[in-house]
Amino acid sequence: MRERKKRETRAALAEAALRLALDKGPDNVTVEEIAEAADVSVRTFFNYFPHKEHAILGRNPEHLERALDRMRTAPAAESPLTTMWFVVDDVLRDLEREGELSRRGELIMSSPSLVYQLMMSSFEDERLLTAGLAERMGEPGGSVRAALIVSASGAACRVAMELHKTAPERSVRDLVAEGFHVLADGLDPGFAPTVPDDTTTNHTMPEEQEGPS
Amino acid sequence: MRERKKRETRAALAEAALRLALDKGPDNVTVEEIAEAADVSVRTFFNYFPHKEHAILGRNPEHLERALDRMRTAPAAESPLTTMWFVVDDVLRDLEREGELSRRGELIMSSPSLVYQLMMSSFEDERLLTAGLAERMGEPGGSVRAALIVSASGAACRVAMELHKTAPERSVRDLVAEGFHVLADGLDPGFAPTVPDDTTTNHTMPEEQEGPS
DNA sequence: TTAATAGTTTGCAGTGAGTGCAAGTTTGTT
DNA sequence: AACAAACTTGCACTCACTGCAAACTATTAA
Repeated sequence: MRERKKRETRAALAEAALRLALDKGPDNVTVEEIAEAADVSVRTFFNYFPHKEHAILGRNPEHLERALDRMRTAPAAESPLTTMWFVVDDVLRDLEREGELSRRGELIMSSPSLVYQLMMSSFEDERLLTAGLAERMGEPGGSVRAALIVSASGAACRVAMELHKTAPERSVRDLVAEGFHVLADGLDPGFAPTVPDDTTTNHTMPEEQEGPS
Repeated sequence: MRERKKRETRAALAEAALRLALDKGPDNVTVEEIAEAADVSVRTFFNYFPHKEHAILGRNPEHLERALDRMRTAPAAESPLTTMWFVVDDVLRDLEREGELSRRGELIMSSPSLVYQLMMSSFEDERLLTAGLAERMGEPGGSVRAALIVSASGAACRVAMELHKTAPERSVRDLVAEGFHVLADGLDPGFAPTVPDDTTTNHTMPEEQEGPS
């Protein structure tokens, strides 16, 4: 079966990439090494992954399908963030089962370029999930709330991975759960921006000379 | 004066990078072209900017400093998300101002990837912001809430950029503000995960999306 | 003015990512 | 067995980026 072979090759590459990245640090691994470790040519590597980082992230395209499915088949009464929780929880359970969560998670969070890639590749997923969620919620496509629920859920995941690094006694899933509760209840009941549109605020610090940023 | 010459060269490179990026699209510019346009060698370009994008963005290293400063000098009574709002608002005002005044701002605002790069480099070290905020809040370093406030603020920004693309009549700053309010008040009052810790749940399928896949 | 010196620029050589192409190999089908 | 589709691979190429050492230039001391 071709499908099977492709999946095997993909897995072998992802596995090799992860192992080598853990060994030598994500920036000291070359595609050549990864390809060699997986017994394929460098060129073939790039048939599977557009970037080196994608291989280390080891994202499985099927998972998004299942996520969208879970969202579509969720009970009508389920609140939107609750739905997102189950979607995320499914991932976490899967990763925990494979025992790869902390290995890979820690690695990712330790490397800015990996975090960047993770976010980048999450964006497309987030867009689809947002669309699905907005539909479920009966809100217009441009709903800030729907988009925020998805996007902030991703943020909660990243935060959890980050904190898990320094507090390994708390499981990632536990930390994510806490994050979801905080998000659900409100980040800050005291939020009160007194828009300093013109004057009298000491926060109107001047600006820079070079371009933006 | 050497200082002056360095600043001139830097400006020339940034300017050339911007002009070429506007002309040919940010992805179709080579460092060689930029260097040539600024009358320096390619090698010299890399003495000034670590990456091509930095030149296009004309990134100012002071930005993070300013953000942290704003955070440190915030009134004690200011709630944490409010503080984040002012920090973010500061950046957005820059962009809006530059967007009006300079071609660079326009280019950045027109290109999601550049906007994202900009936000990322502005928040280069989210950990610093998180640490600063946690300290302000008198919470331990591993505070989920502090980390989430910073991280979710970033999410709100990205959501705003994204929505602004399809709904240009709403300003990015306006959309970000709405996002902050949603985050402050709570994403979902109905959040109620019926923790399926052991059995019988039909939602226990592995899955993917945000987490490291 | 001249000579030492410290800061800058540059060429060069090299690594490594990533792409397009065309030829070769495997796998599935008739 | 013959054929086509899918997959792999080598090759040649562009480009980003780095380290090194030579060359250049402004600054300072004598």
